[in-house]
Amino acid sequence: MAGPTNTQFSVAVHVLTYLAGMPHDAVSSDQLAGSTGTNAVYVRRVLGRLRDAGVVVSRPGPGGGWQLEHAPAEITLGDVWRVVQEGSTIFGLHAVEPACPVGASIAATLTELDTRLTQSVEAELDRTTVADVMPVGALPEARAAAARA
Amino acid sequence: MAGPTNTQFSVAVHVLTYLAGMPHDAVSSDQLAGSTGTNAVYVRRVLGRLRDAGVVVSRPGPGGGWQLEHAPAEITLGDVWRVVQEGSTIFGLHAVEPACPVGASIAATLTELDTRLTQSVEAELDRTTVADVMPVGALPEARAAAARA
DNA sequence: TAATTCGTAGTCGACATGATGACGATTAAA
DNA sequence: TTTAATCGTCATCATGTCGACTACGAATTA
Repeated sequence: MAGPTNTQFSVAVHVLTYLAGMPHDAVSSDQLAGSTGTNAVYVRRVLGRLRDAGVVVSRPGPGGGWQLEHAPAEITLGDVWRVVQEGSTIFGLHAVEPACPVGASIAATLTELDTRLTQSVEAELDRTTVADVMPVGALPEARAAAARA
Repeated sequence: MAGPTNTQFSVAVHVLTYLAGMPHDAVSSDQLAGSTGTNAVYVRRVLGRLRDAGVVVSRPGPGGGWQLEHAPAEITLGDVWRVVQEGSTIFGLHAVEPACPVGASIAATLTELDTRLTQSVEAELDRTTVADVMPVGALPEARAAAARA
């Protein structure tokens, strides 16, 4: 039983970490796609939502690209999760007939349970920031900048 | 962004709750499929794993079917989750090149994070049992039997 | 004006999920 | 012993999602 095939969260964290390592330059979608082993359109789709959420900014034209809007230590993985996985649930719910008492009871319980699980997951993710994911030792200047902010 | 389409956990909980309501009779896959709005083969696949885990028993032949192996109050949803979602992860991981320091750091962090999230989710699920999902007021005899065991 | 980059729509293949049909093995009951 | 019900499992199919890819327009800078 394979896990989820949705890699948007994983790619988002990768890209944000990359941007955290280049605090002074805008990075193009093509460059980020190369770094993550995906493609530019996909990167733009993921980053587009993060831009709408105020996590990154984008600039078109030559020398344009993407940059973090905030310091890496101020972006939690919970923030990223909420943006990227918006509206998704931890487990799926099969269709139930409203007439079935068992089905109705289960639907209510599982829905409430999923809410609790989501909160639990987000709380755990909020304990880690983008700065925590940056490679130790590499890019000392970037780490210093992250710490300063 | 749709959630997971995997309904096995949801169907498993539904079926177990149904069985908890019929403590004296074996229930056929066909009947359970009708109750869950799925089909018999699918029910057998899900219940087959739960039987291997010692949660339910099956008997072939006329009058055969499925029954709970333990009292509903002794089966936590965490037990069901561990059986049904075995090997799955909370979030997907995109492929990373081992040569990339950012990628390696991220892979390690996310893998460890996923372990923590899984534990967190299972702990939350362990707080609810099949008996807790049974409809209140309905099937008083079954609830009494669940309480006795 | 030319070049670069984002924004977005559309299409495509790969893959997972469930539904369905088929058929043999097992078991209870007539 | 025969019959019917049921599980066990395989194969196949339809559907939906995900992500790659192409294409083209808009925005911006040099």
